Amino acid sequence: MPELPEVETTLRGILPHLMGQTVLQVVVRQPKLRWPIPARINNELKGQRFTQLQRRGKYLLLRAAPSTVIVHLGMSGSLSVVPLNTAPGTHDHVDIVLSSGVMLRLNDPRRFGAVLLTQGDPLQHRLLRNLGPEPLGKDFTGSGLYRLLRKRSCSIKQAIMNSHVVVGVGNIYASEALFSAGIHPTRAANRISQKRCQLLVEAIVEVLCAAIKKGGTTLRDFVGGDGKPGYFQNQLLVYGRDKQLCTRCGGTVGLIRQGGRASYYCPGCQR
DNA sequence: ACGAAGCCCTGCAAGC
DNA sequence: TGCTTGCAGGGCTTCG
Repeated sequence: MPELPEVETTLRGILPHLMGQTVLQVVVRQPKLRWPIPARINNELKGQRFTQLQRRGKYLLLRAAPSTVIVHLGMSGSLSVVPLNTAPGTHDHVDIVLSSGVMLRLNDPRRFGAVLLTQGDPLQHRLLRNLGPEPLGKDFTGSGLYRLLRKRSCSIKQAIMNSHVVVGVGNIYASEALFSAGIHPTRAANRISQKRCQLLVEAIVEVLCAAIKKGGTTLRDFVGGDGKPGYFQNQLLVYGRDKQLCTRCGGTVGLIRQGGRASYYCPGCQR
């Protein structure tokens, strides 16, 4: 399940292989992802050179002016850089063939991911322009989060997983950050003090940074752009640990469902 | 403007 | 053992 740390890991893995390289060809074997891959992608990218790669939330933006490729990994997608003659396997939906003799390959079993094209400023794309602040940027502050949460009556867990509140926090890191901040996942977002919002911001930043350092979390089959799995799953304190002992208080980690998603928490440590 | 539900898809697990 | 059925999950979209 790629969340922000996994997308960042992917970006860092593929960046040195893509920068400055020219696209020879784009091969699409399965265009039916979250949205159809634009049929014009080969014509539009052929001969263009990758000049800038960045991440916005969980979106990867691969700039090859005048176009930018927008990639979202959904919940099962991964990108890898492979030699030209590598035979495609199951769910290898797209290859972007580069002049350097390698290709960028998208694998996505569940096809919840997306490959889109946009012109001009990619941050103004319909899917990107209304996103909330980057959690690792200077705009993500306790006071800012507090202000946003004033008008939200949903649970804090669902609030921080909402990309209009803050981007990149998915199910795993939401549980981990709330545990770290001592906040119960069902607490109403508008019933959290500014002080605790500050704690939560710090917890989110901390858990995301720690996960990036470990190369992300590999639960099923995530691999970064360099083909290596992440190791943060070994440091998860509550996620996936229901019925096990809380590492902090010795109580029992609980599991509940919120909006169809599993939430792990410690009833003793989180209020 | 917000919240809840629906939908896309496959792999895996449980049940028969 | 093998088939069927159910369900999770990110997040956009639709509906209320």
